[in-house]
Amino acid sequence: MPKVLPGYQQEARKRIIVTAVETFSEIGFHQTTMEDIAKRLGVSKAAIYSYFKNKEELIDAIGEATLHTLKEELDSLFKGRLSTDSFLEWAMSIIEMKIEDIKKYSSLHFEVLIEASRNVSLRRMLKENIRKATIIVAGLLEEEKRKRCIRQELNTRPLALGLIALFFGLRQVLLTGIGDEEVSQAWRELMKAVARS
Amino acid sequence: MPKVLPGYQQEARKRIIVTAVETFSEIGFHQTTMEDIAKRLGVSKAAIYSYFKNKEELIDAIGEATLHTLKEELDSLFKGRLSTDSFLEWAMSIIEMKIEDIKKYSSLHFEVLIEASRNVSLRRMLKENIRKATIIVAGLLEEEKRKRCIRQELNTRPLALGLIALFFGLRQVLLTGIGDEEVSQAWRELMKAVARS
Amino acid sequence: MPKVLPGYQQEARKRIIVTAVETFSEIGFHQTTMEDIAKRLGVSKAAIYSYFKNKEELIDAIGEATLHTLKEELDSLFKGRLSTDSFLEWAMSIIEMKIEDIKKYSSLHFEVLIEASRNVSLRRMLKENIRKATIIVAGLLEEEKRKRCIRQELNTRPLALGLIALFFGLRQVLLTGIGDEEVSQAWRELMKAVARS
Amino acid sequence: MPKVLPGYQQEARKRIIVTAVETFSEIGFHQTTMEDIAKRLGVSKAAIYSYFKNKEELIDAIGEATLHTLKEELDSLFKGRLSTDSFLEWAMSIIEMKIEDIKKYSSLHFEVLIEASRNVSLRRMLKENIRKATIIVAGLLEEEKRKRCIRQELNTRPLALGLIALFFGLRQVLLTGIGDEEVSQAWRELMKAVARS
DNA sequence: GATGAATGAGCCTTCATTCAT
DNA sequence: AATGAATGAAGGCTCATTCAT
Repeated sequence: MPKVLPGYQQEARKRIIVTAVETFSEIGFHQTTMEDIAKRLGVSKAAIYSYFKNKEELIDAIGEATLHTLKEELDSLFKGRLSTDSFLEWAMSIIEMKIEDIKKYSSLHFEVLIEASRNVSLRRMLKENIRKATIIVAGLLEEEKRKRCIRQELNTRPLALGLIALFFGLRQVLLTGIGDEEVSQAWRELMKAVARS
Repeated sequence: MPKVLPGYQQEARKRIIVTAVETFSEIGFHQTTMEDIAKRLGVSKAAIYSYFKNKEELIDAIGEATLHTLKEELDSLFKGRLSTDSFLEWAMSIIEMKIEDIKKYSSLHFEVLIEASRNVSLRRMLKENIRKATIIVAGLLEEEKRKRCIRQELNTRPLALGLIALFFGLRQVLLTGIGDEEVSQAWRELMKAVARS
Repeated sequence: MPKVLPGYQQEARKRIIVTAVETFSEIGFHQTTMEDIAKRLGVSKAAIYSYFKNKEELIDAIGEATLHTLKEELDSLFKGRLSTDSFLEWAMSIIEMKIEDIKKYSSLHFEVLIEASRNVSLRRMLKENIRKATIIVAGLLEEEKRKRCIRQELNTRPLALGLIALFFGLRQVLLTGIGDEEVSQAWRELMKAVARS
Repeated sequence: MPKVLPGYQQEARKRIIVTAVETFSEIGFHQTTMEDIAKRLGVSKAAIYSYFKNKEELIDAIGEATLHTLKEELDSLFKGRLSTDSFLEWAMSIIEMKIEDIKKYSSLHFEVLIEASRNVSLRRMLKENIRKATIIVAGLLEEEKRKRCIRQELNTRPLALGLIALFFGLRQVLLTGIGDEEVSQAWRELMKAVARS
């Protein structure tokens, strides 16, 4: 007796997730009340329970959604280089583009990280995402290496992981309130190190 | 007997903090009950309240303690180089030494980070710690630069912040279960990049 | 079903207030547990919290309700005189009519009084009620004065306040267990004093 | 092995009672903590327990002490008349003398009243005090009556109770913040009524 | 499908009271 | 005789969750 198409279900889930992401991001996973989310959605608490069995399932879904976003973020790391850019210009365009997004959902990123530290499936997903992203980034770096834009002696696979880690770490630095400019320069300096002089 | 014997009071506070750190680390700040801590300490809940006004104050104290530890961790980055080591050997010895410590209370660090994202005084403290550490690390790098162990074109100050961020990021990567070896290599590769070929 | 049906909400609030009045009256404001009230109502503690933000708000509501009752009590002082009654007969009919009511929730009145002594808004309300009642009673007395039923040299306004105070005081006396008869006679004697010989 | 004379014990009890009266008066019986009292006394909580078995016993003692004071207050009603004063002058001197004291411990009076409503022995004591005071006041009024200062048709015994009730009631009026002047005048008007024109 | 209402379980916090020293 | 320290027993309040309608 499904009155609505599964499409609607999915649509509703998404709307809930979007709102939940906002709320969780502002207040934190465990300080956010189901009521908080419901109010912001303009529906009753019970309504949310039609789409998510319980708060944990909602958190998991948010975790997955966040990891999905993270994955895309990482994939896009170093993507879209124009042939005219130098390696460094390219690298800088990335950080400058991302910096606002990063700040926006920064705390959520760490909430998910903590959640992952206590939730195997989330942790596995996070690990897998990093792995896949590492491979993609490594591929891009390999290309740069071939084009002699980066130092020849560097192994692209661990380097890729290193850059991803750096990206994560800058997020942490941004969270403390250290300015965008400083953060950009930190990124630049390491990119300069990576780049072929 | 101890009228104004801050010794005992301090001792008790410390014991509470140690136990709380363990518990918070395993369960998380907001999932941990005062009772959880009390039980593990073998005292009543009320006892804790004679040393800390409320849960928040306890969390803050732990936040500060953790940040203190973080500060020391960062300060020790690159310290203690033997004259015989190459820059790279030195850098690797650091990461290998730290990696176990890092994994130990890793999730607590992130809990504190999130706490800091919503607690001005904690956030300010974190920021200050990073700043100070940046200066110290920059100084060490400056020395290396003078000794021509690292690339001449690199600015040590932003580079220092970059390495600190990298350190932070590797902590995040470690949390996912990615192996020590891979993490070490990621660090190495970026150090190689920094080092003068 | 009741979306914005204040009817139900109001009804529920009232039922809670009625039960709370009983309970507070027997046990006292600060000795009564939210659970005490909930049990007597046959609902959960949490249910009460959807109608009253916290215990204080419930107490305030009861304070206001009690003051409202008090106001009516005072207003009715000396009301409804039949033309055939003498002033004294009239005065006595009042006290005899009220005496049972007075005893019923007597201790609650004093609880509210104490609450008022530490709660500005409640105190102001109490004061206002007394003022208004004084004016009404003074008006009635003025009428009696014109009809030469009470002593001509008496100023009705302060006299009204005096009689109200007397009424209050007799409530206190009744609380001690001193008999109705004695209390009635005390009232009579002062009324005799007021009445024109 | 009594190190101190019983005199000391009594002395200490008294000091505790005095401080407790102050504290209870400001904060109320059930909101006042043993710690509140101890702090104000400058001793430890445990010290109070050497003199009073528990809080209830302390409250009872305060109740008794308050009733004792009340008794004296009532006894002094109409006492000390100089032969030159008129009855009314005399009555007014009383209220003016008492008004400050009344306001000071007004809320305590009502706390004791409520306590009495739930504590047989306190209630009995209160009742007895009022009875005795009634007799004394009645005696004084009888004297006035003989001197033709008050209306001949008044029965002094119930009149005495009425005046005591009035006194109680004015205390309640004062508690609401109604001014001293108004209260004095209310008292005067009823005294005028009692006095022989 | 959605909601208003209710609830059980649990958490933080307080406080009268005890007791070893 | 006094106290610092500790605690058991609440009590207020919150919140994820359920369910009749």
